[in-house]
Amino acid sequence: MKEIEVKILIVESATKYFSKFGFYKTTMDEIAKHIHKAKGVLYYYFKNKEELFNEVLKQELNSVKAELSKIVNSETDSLIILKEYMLTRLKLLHKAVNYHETLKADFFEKYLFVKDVREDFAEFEHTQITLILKKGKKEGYINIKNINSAVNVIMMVVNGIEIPLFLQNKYAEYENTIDELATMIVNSLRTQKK
Amino acid sequence: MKEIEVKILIVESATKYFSKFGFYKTTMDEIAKHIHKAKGVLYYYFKNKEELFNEVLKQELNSVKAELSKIVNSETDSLIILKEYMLTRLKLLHKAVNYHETLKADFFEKYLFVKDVREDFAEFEHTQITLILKKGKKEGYINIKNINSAVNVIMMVVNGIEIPLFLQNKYAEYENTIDELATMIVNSLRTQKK
DNA sequence: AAAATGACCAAAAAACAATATTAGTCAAAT
DNA sequence: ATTTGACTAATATTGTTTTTTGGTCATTTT
Repeated sequence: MKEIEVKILIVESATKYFSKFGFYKTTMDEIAKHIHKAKGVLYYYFKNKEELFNEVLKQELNSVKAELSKIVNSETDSLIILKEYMLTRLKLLHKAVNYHETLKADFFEKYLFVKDVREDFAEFEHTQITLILKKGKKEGYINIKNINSAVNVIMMVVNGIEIPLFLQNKYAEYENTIDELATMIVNSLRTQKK
Repeated sequence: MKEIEVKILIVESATKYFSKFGFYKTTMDEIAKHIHKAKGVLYYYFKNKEELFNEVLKQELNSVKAELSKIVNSETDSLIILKEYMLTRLKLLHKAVNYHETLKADFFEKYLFVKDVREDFAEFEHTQITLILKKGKKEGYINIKNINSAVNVIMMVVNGIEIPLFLQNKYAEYENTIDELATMIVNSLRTQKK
């Protein structure tokens, strides 16, 4: 059995348990047992439990990033891309249960160790949304003075509603409203002259 | 000493302690001691601690309502009113510390008893924002098909950012972005034709 | 050498018991 | 009609013991 394969098995097992029970109710022992290994081997591949969780989280967010990148780089006009981006973002993050747990980091200090992965994701999104708006401006679909302000507003709004949506399970209830929100944001950026 | 006065004193004292220490870390005894009364008298005027807190909360929100009503009924065009409404709402609620505590009701079941007061406030806001948009539509400043959808979006957004803003103390950090958010929402409703 | 083990330890969590606070009651006093 | 304060039951806190679990490491296996 080659090293790389075991590492993958560990992350798979960890993903399974962290997704189901969360960080604190998952034990290193059960992650190891599930792949018929001794607990010690986890520490051969990962420094500690927190680092293993971060790896799981990173992979979860990487697949979200990949999907979002596809949208950003698609050949459509920017306003459609922006709307698609916002809706897909929320749809994908809705299913990213380990990401949900990291939202608690804003309340409880015991989750501080996910800071880096979260910041990385926020930075990624800032870049992507900036790209969309810049392209839209260049192509004439979007008419705004300050792109960065608009990006900040969009990020504040989509981040702001995450807690009600994901931690309070109001995603289904809000689904229609989210669509309308996306439409409104897009309309506010749209070039006015006909 | 007349009944009504003592009741007022109780609420004043309760406001002081609830605002400073929150619901659970305030004791009925200290509320009573502060006005040199026996604890029992609180139960002559209020059924229990929860009802007393709800009274404090109600008064806090009543003064917010009063300010917001002034804005809604002012003689300006509706888009300016809407922006003013959103900004003032957040500014006033930022200072409403007992309201902040009720936001925890979405996370912790032990706060369920504030449900009625919160729902009442939400209903009030729904009515007010509807009024603003209807007036704007009538006067021609606003051009939207479905007023109710727009109201829902606005409420979702302003409610959604409450937790980051008030419980995570990011009000100062977000202040500018909030202003830009209000501008964007207003712009998305503005009648397009010149 | 690289990978894996499992006994081991310290620290954290859970369980339990003992103690202290506090919400709420009520008969009596004002 | 209002207020008191002793009382109680329930809840919270504190201290103690037991169990669980994250992490280490000398040893073994591949």
